[in-house]
Amino acid sequence: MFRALADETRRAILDELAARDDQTLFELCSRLAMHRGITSTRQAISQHLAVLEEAGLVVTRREGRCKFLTFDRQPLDEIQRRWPPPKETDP
Amino acid sequence: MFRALADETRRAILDELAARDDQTLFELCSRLAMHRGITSTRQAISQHLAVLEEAGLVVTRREGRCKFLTFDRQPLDEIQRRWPPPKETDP
DNA sequence: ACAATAGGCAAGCGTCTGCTTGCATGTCAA
DNA sequence: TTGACATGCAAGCAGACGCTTGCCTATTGT
Repeated sequence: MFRALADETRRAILDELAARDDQTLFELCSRLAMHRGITSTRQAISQHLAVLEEAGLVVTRREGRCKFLTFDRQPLDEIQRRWPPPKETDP
Repeated sequence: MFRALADETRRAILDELAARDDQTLFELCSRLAMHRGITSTRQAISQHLAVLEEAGLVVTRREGRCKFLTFDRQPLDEIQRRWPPPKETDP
């Protein structure tokens, strides 16, 4: 999951899905091109989505020939759980 | 910074510094070996620390020939700021 | 001064990653 | 059915990454 966040394009994908959930791959590709000038191929985006999905950050819903993508923030909680703010030991 | 978190050894370094701040490089190396079985060279750890320091996750304090390391959690806040929990739009 | 200690610099190497290209699969509309 | 559309699979390649090795600098103790 940390590895999934390590790539700027993947973070941009999450940004885009955070702004508008339930996009298809084509929608996402064109929005990435419009808003962020990401000119990668559809396959490249698809591979990024596979990484994000494996990390649990993106959830997919199949509907006919379309695949709808949703951003799931839950895996991010691990970060706060792993390195919580330091305990104040001065009362 | 996201890239800095992408490596398991670097995350282990943060864990170790979270448990005990103000370690030197040698201290850190032996603790990593003890607690986590990380057998990498001192140079390898040093390179990891350079990445973590550039990401702002580790702050160093020079004192004589020793370099003391401290974990700074502040950069992690960007994650919550970038992808905050979705607004509840149903009152 | 001299040796030991704590750390730094840089080159080299195997592996992983992100991307492209080309083709295959499955679905909808006429 | 046939063609257009949305997506999947896989090989290949250039560059990045993590690690080791070898040598260098600076500080401390005797």
